[in-house]
Amino acid sequence: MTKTRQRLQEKKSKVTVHEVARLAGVSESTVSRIMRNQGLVAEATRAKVMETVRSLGYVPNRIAGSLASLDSQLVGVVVPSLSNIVFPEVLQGVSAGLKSSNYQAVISISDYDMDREETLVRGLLAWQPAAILIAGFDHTMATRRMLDQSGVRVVEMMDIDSAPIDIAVGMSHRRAGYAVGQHLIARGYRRFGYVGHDWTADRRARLRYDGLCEALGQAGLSFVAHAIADGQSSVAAGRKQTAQLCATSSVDVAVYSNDDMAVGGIFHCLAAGIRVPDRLAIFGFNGLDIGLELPQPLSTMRSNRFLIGQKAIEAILLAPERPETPSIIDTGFEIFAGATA
Amino acid sequence: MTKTRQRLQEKKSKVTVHEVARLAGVSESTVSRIMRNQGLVAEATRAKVMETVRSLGYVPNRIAGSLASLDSQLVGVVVPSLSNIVFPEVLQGVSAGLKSSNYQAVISISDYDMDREETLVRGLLAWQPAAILIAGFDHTMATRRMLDQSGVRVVEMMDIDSAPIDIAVGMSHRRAGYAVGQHLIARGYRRFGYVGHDWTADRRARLRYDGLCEALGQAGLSFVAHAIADGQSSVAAGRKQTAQLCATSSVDVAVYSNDDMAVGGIFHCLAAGIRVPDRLAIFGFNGLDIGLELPQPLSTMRSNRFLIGQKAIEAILLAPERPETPSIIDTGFEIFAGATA
DNA sequence: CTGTTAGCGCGTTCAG
DNA sequence: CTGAACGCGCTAACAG
Repeated sequence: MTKTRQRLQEKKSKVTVHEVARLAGVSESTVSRIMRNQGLVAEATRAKVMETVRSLGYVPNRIAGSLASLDSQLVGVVVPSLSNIVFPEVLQGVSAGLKSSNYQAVISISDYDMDREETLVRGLLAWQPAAILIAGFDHTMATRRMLDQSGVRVVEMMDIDSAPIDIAVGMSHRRAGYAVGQHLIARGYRRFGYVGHDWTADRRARLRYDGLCEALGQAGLSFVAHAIADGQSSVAAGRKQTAQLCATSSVDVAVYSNDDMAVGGIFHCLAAGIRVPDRLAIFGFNGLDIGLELPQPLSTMRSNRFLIGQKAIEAILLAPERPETPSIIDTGFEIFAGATA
Repeated sequence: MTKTRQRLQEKKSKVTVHEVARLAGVSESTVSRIMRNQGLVAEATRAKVMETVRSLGYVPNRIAGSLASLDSQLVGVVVPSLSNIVFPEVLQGVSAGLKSSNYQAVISISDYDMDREETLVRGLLAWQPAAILIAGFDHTMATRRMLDQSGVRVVEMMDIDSAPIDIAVGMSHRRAGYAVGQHLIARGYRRFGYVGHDWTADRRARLRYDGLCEALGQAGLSFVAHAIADGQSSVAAGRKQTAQLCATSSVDVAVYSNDDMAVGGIFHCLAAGIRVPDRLAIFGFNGLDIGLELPQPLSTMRSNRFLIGQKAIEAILLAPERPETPSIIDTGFEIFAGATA
């Protein structure tokens, strides 16, 4: 044994089954069985072994265990960002779903970069996870191929508007947009403005917009003004684009790409003394908690991100083997009338 | 080879070094060296091997690799929650710090439950991580012992007001509270109210309060009113407790346990027509982005959560071995005057 | 109920 | 520059 190995081994606790078995006077298999609560073991033996386990502070090495059992008990998760509260909520659902299992989540953030996502997925698959949970359907060809060929369960989350590799869990953003359009038309609005952000990284915002346009089109209407921010959505961008919209056109309702943007719109109106919804109605998307606590509750479309994460985990725990045909789990949405539209 | 093994192996891609080596007509060692860009390999050999790697879609099994090299390239992270944007921000910093390395983050959420945290830490240590990043100093004795004895690097994040096991990265919440107290006194406020949430799970809010009290005490002042919510902080709780505070007492400045609560306070004032800061000044803690976008920018104390996560990773990448003596990295804070106090 | 045997897939070493 | 041998720590299968 070389110097290097010795250093590595001294560093970590270095208590192995071998050591425990030796001190407890049993075989390694017996220790292993006890640690995994599997198979029959005499109570006396168990007690004796557990005592040495405790006294040594033995923690089984899951890396070795996973290799031997060909089962990593790992779930890989890839989300594009954590800066908006939406994905943390999904992760909370994932965490909740995993709570009663022995699985652990390896989480990676792609920063809305598909090439980075590809690297991350490759890195995750190297850990032989039981499943990969990934946001959306926009992946590089290579990513898609890796996921497909890996044979592990793949859950594409958030969106159910495309054909999944294995399972999709989420809601139809297109239908949600359409429903919101109908809702607003029914409430009598006719002059529609759209306040949005860059779609290139946010396909779902685009789908909602498409749905909106379809509903408007069916009523013989269309957006009379657009104000689109350059980068990602934010309260700041929403505020700024709303100012823009108000300065350049006259609409009676502004539909936002999401609640972050809509909250910015509300703030602009508050600061500029624009009465909502009389002078300008405001409608968001996503149902963030903060919308509820505004002076007037924000009108929005609510989805359940926590549920998406939770259902994703439930689905893969229920059926660890990938089935022949893909499936879709619709977590739904609902329109929250609120007071701003 | 038995049925069970066969099934398990069919499931995963099941391309191993062995297979690659056989098809490329080289030895396993050579494939291994090429995959790790380590050691000298003839360019022709490399090209030949890489081609079969690609055609087979070979992904090295990191579980086996980690076992063989006794180096998992994993970093365990434990945060109490993701429902407030604060911890996702820390995770973003962690993710950014990890970006250029080969390490991966295994993230667990304790739900502010120290027993659950203990379970999670045990589970993480089983993966022989290079380091554990954990929020705060409040752990069970068993957790503390495991972390200490594991020999891996341990970073306690957010807070630097206690003695760390290994490294602490964060800011002094006590000093921040003190600084805010002095700042507000200097601005002429004398009748102080405190709007907070349950401290049992949020030690740092408590530390800030203690610091505030110290500053007030030195000026011969003290809080004349408190409004404390039962559960975790939220915009809703802040709004409700502000209403409470206004109904039962007369203060000229309300200091909040954090920005979530303070935003709730602003919303209450907006809805109730209370002029800020003339009738009531409002001061938060944490410097959330949303505070900046309110009709009036929220006066608050800014900390840098992204930096905390990033510095934590930098520290452990810089020195993979735990040093003899603990150290502290202060990421600082600053008072943002804003317009609400 | 317990022990023995034989790997899991790869990295490391050392010989060539 | 390349290959063979060995072992990482554990689990699976089977024999007792």
